[in-house]
Amino acid sequence: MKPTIRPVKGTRDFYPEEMAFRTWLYGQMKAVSQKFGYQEWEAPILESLELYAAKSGEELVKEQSFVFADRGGDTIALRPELTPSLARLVAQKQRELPKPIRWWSFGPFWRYERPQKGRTREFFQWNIDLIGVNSAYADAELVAIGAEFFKSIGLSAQQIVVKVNDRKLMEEQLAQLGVPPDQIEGVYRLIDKLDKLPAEKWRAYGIDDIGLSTEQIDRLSALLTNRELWKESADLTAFFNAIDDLGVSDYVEYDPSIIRGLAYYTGVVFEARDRSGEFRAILGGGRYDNLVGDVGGDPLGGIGFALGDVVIGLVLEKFGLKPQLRPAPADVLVTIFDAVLARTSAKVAAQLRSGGVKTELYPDAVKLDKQLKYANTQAIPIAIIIGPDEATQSQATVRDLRSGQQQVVKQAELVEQVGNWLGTK
RNA sequence: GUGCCUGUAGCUCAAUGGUAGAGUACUGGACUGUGGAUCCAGGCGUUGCGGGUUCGACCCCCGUCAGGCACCCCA
Repeated sequence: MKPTIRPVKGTRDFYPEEMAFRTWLYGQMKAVSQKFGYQEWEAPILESLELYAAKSGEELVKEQSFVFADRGGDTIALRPELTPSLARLVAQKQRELPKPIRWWSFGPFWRYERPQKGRTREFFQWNIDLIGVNSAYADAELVAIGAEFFKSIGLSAQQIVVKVNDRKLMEEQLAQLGVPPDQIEGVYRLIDKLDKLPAEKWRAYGIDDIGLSTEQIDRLSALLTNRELWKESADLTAFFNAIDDLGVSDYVEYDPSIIRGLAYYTGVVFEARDRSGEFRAILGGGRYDNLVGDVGGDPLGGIGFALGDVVIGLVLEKFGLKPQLRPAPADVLVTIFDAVLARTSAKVAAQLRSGGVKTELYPDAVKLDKQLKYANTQAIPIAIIIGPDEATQSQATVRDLRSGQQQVVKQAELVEQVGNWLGTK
């Protein structure tokens, strides 16, 4: 093995093929965001560590952030998530921003942890948020956007499900079980582990580590399998009606075991998974009603979710839905027959570009079969050949590499002819 | 931070302790004005690195580095 410098642990190199997928993903996210009227925005990748100290989970800040001191001695973090930045931007212009605020963003994030399947240290995330409104339609809209996104990239409701719960409902239910407020966070952790631990271990964890009584854990256990629990919540009832109205109810289910890890969620929480449960959560989100206030603004609530590029890539691959993308943007390769005719080919290439055709000029007068082979590996659909026969009559051979058909046309008509070939296939 | 697994050709992987191979990719040719298919030819390795055991190590042992997976945690 050559002594090459390795990429930083947990990062990925985006060769043109991978970059084409990322760009495609971005395009799908943009399309769905705009369909719902959301505006694109972006925050700095560097933020003060204290921005996260306010509200994100303890572990996230202390153990999982890339943190460094800049040359002036300030403590800077590579952003591990976007929502605190969002709260900061909103708080800064809170009075002048027209409500409701509908914003979306796509960019890189970093977490310092051990990479494994579906998890890297650098990842890209779509964030989309609706701020300034607390209503069933606001909550349902975000879930609907997620569902519309899945639909748009070919993932059906048989393959993907968005599971929804409400922390307010859970708080009430836990209070009825006699769980004191300071124990709720621990019980949330316990709930989060429900499908990760075997039943016996889960019980033991709840009793020994969280401090529940056997009666409490039995009742909690019953609670977490009660798929009708949402009917006891007026908010969730209105939410599911709104989901119905928005036409995405086939993607959405109630699940009392959905809690999500972040400390700042205050109401509806949701996550999307593949129905077989093979992968980690594809997206996760919820309502946060205190966040803007926590960074110094007036209390203003919002709801949003984040969807990363890694897991969705794995899911699309599994279902055979990852698009076959062509990294080469050119539609035409102009070959060079020999050194003498190189100038003719170069002029033809320039002419095609003036006509708006994405054109590559082969940069060397090598054997024709090599040039065509190159076009083939790049999946460039059309090759143009100008040999002595064509040149003497100001003509060019247009070869369609998809069908193998070819035709001799006048050079002056190339733009039009190529347009026809591209359009009819 | 904890545990398990894996490091062999550019890539994917073989090789009862007896001098290291295949597919694919690449290059050239069959086909000197035409790609994909087929056939032929060609090069390739300090077996991650360092020690040890052995007459002999890709193989066994120790260390080390790297990667993967799971736990932890999850935006």
